[in-house]
Amino acid sequence: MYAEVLIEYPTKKIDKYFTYKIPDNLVNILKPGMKVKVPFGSKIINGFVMQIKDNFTDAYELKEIVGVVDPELILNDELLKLGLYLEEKTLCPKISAYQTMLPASLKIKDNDTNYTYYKTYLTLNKSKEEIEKYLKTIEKENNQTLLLKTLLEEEKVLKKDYNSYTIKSLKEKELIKEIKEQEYRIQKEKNNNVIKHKLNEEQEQAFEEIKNTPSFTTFLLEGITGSGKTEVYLNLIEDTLKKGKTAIMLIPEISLTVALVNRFYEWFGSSVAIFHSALSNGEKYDEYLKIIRGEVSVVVGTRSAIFVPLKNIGMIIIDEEHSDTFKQDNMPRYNAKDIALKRGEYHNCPVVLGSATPTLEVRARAMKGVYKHLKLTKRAGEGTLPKVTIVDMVMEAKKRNFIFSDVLLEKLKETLKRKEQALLLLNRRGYSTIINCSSCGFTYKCPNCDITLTYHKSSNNLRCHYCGYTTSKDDKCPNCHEDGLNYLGMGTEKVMEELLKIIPDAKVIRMDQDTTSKKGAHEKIIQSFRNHEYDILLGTQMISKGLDFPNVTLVGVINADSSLNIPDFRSNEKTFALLYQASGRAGRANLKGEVILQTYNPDNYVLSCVKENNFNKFFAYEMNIRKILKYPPYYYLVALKIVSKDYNIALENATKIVNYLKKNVSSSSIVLGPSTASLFKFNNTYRFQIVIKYRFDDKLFKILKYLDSIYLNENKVNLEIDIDPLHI
DNA sequence: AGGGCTTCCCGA
DNA sequence: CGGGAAGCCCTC
Repeated sequence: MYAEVLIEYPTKKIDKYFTYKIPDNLVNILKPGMKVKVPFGSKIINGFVMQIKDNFTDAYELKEIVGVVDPELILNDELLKLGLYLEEKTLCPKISAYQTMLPASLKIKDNDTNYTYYKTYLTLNKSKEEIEKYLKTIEKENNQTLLLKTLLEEEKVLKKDYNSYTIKSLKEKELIKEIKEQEYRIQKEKNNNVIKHKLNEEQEQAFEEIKNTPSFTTFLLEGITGSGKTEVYLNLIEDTLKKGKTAIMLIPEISLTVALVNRFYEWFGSSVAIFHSALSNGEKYDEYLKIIRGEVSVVVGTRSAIFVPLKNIGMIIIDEEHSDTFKQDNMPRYNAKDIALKRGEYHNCPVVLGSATPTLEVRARAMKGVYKHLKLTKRAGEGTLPKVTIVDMVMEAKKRNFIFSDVLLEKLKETLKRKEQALLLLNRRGYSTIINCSSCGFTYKCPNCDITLTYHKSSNNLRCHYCGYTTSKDDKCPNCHEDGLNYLGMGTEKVMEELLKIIPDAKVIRMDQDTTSKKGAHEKIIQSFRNHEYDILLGTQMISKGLDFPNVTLVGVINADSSLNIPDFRSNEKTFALLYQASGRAGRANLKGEVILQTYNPDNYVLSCVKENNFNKFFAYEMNIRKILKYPPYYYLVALKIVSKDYNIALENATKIVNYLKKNVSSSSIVLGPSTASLFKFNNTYRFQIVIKYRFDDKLFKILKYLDSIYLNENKVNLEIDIDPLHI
């Protein structure tokens, strides 16, 4: 018997089947999808068995498979096929497709790290009668007799609860022995008294419609912030389990959604497995085993959880569908939404995309009837939508108000006086984003990238937010040695400092990448804010999504146009979603909410749509722009990045590729470029970009594959192809 | 990917 | 002619 094996080096160059002989002892064990160890060149390396066949005709001699890595870790038939779809769709090596399907911890490992977690128990080594007989011979009660008596009552006890000397002597007398049992690191119980809110009319309608759809159908569940989408999801999943099927729910970032995960545990207890980046390797391994062993029927997780090997899937839900975390920005550049649809089709089950601010692509398909459009237009419970005020910072700047407008400060003070809480959003971390010298014009820049360094006051250093370069700051200008350094461009640190100068008794907590790098820090900040240990939560966009604080009545956005000015076709959409979501944090319970948006573009259309809480209006406006400019959803996009350490080589190749594309793509497609990519110089490499816009082009993928194969063999220049990019 | 083999360039 | 770096090719 022979096996076709994919070698676990994620390179296109060796992304093909290698044939190995199956040794006799593995003939009955080996199955496609299994991870094996094989000799490859001079090394023993991991690989995936793709096919098994019983004859082999070529002349060369074959090596034998060494062994199976973990007989439980198997990619099933559906996933093996899905890998080929991923390859086709994203032009990635097959092996990287399969690698992403397994938890990150289980990739190439030379040492045989064993993630199985055991607990050691003590149990009797002799019959109860013999032990009782032995006990009678002992006159005085001691630790040893106590342990033996306990073991007569209970079958086993945890070793760590007992004194090691006691254990040792009992073991020497051969009265007890140790046994090891595998345990899961995460174990949660269902709460039988969980509060299940009664669905309102709209929620009920959406629930019924999806529930009664027995086949593959995609739904857009468009519900305003606070309309209770989660409640609908929980009910849908409960119903799916009742039908004897399983469910996957994807969420953007789990770190912010601890409350949500806890609700899943309350409803479904040990039937839930979770997946996200904050889990340890061991935890991921355990959660994966639970799924493979068929012990769980609900999986909640971030992007890669879309690949979990659940069988008999009856429901796939993607919450916050508009979030760009569902697309992976390195190889393989897949979008979990595409995979969800593919799996929905395979299992013939509903796929639900939920959002308050859906992407234009999804919204457009829903309006055309390709997806079924369900709407939740009312806040569940007592909450009402907040009042939004736009503040013109041009006018404020004349009053020397550069960070806080009079209105925002006034509202903040009022909120604190009423013993309520506020969120302040500023989409930039650090203290100052530009430092320049007023006497010579010098500006601190990253030596590896083409951006200015951000000053972090708490750690007193300068950092590049792209490549992580860190350096110390000088007291005087390093160029002219004058005392002229200016701190321009504010970040969260500076805003915090200024805020405390103006309202000294406010209790403010900051939440951004810098204050949340430690495990569990997110949760801690959120919990202490919820407990009202702080009045104001100041943070970057990580505070804008999903959080639900009943006592928050004011949301202030310090610089509402920061994301409008990014040169990307999706910047309006991003801005609308961010501001709309942030606004949605106010007034979620019975208290009335208010939102202040500070901007230098008070007449901007996007902002007025946010003010009116009018997604429809924004959608119509933005669709028109996309149509005129030939962007999605009217055209599909492909972005090619040409990357090299050498500026000229990058440019030459980019020009060559553009010429080739223009000659070969269909006449209805548009080739743009080469232009400098958004991060032109990053980590000392230069990046040019080519964009293809197309509607129908049956030749395009063949052309892309061809280019991809040519650039495999280039080592001075790299070609990265991103199909359906989120940003260009 | 990584190891081994070939090629090619420059100094003596 | 030799060494060393750079390029090329193979791995079942």
